[in-house]
Amino acid sequence: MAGAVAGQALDVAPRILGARVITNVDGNRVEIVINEVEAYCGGADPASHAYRGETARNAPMFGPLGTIYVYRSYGIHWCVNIVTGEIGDPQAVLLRGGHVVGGVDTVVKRRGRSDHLADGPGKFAQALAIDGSASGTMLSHDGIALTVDTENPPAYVTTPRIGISRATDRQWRFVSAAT
DNA sequence: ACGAGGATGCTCT
DNA sequence: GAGCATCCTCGTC
Repeated sequence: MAGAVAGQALDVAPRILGARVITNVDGNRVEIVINEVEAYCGGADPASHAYRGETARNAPMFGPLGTIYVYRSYGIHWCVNIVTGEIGDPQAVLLRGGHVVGGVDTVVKRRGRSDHLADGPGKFAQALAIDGSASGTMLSHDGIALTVDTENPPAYVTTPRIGISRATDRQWRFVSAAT
């Protein structure tokens, strides 16, 4: 699974579109098809958490391919990244949003509402019940699973990344073209 | 549909 | 002590 998405974040990000993320918490399975991601390109990217080098928070980004990096956003939300580079090269793809295709009832309960279930990074993490305890762990079959469909690469559009204040000119956000 | 404003906590300067 | 890789609510149009 993870081997199919090795490389620079910029190359990997569009290939994660259409992939499925599956978690199973307390017997409640949730499955989401990813339709929005952003690439963060380590030392070459002023907007990356890893731009200024390794710290306690961003250490997972320097880990191997398939490492999960979760950080707290604005004191409230959790945001999920997948590390895509080699050890020491902090390439990562932020999972920003998706469409819930399994465990809708569970997600509605977790989110406390029945619309906008996973159309944003904080909502996405909450829908899958991913929090800081997952940061530094690996993608795995019985934990947080990522399944990439290499047969059907989706059409997508690119835009500047959302919510950042540096490197705003780079079109490093990837959104699936169709729903 | 869209925009302003507040909540909230952790990291790094 | 500033600055966030955000979300929700409530106000307008």
